Amino acid sequence: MKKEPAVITAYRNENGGLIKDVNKLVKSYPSVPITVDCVIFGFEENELKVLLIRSDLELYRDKWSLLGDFADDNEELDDAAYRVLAERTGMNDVYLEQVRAFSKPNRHPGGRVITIAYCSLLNIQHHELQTTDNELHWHSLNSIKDMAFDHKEILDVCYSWLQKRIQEHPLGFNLLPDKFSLRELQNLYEAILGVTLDRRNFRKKFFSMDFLEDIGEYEQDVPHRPGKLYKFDFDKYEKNKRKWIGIDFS
Amino acid sequence: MKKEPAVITAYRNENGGLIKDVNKLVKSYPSVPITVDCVIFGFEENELKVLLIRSDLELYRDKWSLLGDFADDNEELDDAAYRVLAERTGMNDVYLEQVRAFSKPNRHPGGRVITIAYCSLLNIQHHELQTTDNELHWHSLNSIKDMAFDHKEILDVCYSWLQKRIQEHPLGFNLLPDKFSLRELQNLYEAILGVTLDRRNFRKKFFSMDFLEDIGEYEQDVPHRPGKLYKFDFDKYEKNKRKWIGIDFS
DNA sequence: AATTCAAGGTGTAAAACATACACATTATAT
DNA sequence: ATATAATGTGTATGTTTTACACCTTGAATT
Repeated sequence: MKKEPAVITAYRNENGGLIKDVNKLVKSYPSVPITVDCVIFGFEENELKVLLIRSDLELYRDKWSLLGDFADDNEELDDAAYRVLAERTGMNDVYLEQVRAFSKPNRHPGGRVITIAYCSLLNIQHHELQTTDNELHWHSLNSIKDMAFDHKEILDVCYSWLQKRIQEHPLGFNLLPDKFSLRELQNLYEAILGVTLDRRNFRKKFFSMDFLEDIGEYEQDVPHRPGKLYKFDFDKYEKNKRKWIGIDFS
Repeated sequence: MKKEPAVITAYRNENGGLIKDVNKLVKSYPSVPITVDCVIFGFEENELKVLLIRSDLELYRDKWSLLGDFADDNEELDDAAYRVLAERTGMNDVYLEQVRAFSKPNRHPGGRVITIAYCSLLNIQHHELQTTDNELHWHSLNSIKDMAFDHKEILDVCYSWLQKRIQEHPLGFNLLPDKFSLRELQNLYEAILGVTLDRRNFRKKFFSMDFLEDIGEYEQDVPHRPGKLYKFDFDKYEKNKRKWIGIDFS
């Protein structure tokens, strides 16, 4: 009548069938190497860029790879992803969010490895690559053809994720300097979404959301009339963001 | 100069420092038990319900637990989640989507276990629980106070995920019978979002999206004027869903 | 058969929002 | 002084969302 996995039944005891030795239970589980892979986006010369490295593996010689590492024992996955970022970019205060797990049994040629993909956004100017080992550098998104492992699939998923996400939350600011012009902000959205937007309507939209702080400074060293510079006022955003109910299937 | 994790360096060879023995490499990784946990939602008596089981563990005696299992070797995580669903509910064609990984080092009392949470939606009427072992049954969402492991946190995250998701994609139909009245659909949205909606506007909204198929039947055994029954026309939805650009922070 | 009940079904006016669109301004470079 | 190239702004139109009230229908009750 009872139908329970054998491994669990093995650790049942007299206590109404409850499992007492949880350590033994966990040790009986199959275990899998876990990695984190970071899709690190930057924005430069009006293009979305992604930070890649040459693969370590003979098998993937000359292919590009996301920045990743295995998760240490007792390391939370978010922390592992932050660690990868800090090691490679020297930045600690980076936007980072988990996207999803990739678990095809054959995604790694050396055996089963499950990876958790993270999407990260940072300002290319604000950081120095810690090392350029393995030709770590920035690539235009559309120049990337194939990659090691299933990293192209991961990149595609994370890019789609970003396109959706950037329309719902003010993430884009992480890709820009602290002070930016509205033109830069618009270029960013146009590049990420792959569209062109009306300048007047774009401005109206962002001003109406009322979290751009006019800091009274202007662009410098531009060969034309300099634009005003703004800061993203996070507190104001948090206060004003509206609680939104709107059923809308796209 | 070069800074590489020691384990990787160990498998480098003469080939320009590239790693040849990928199996050995993967075996050198720390590995972790992986589980999937399913938040299985149903809708009954105008309430959102979730399917839970009593915890197996002495430590969590009398606490409720999500349905989960460890991932088998070479089993993709989605498949593991489907397996859990099929074993418990006997249903194979269930809506299922990965939400995210939970990885706090101490989330499992028996040692490190990483879990990938899945959200599942099914129609309570369409299935029979395969077994009622461990008091498997449906709970009103708001009756759930504390749970085993970090399952309350997982449930909360999945519920928020559902609230957002249901406004962007026509998932709700998975919780209803094939044929449903607009009132049932509205009750569903009201229950999940925790709001009341205007009936006329709700109808207008769904009719304008044009994927409800009027099947010419009516509700039966209701103590009042019966409403029309509709089906969700998935093909029509796929054809008509609009490609949508709309920056809107909430 | 008539009445009551309870939900079904519908339309319109006002407000909010999104879109399309053009011209004067200003700093720089020549 | 002039040309250039981008900044900055407003309005009219169409679309979408919201708010809101009455008649219809079938079942249950008298």
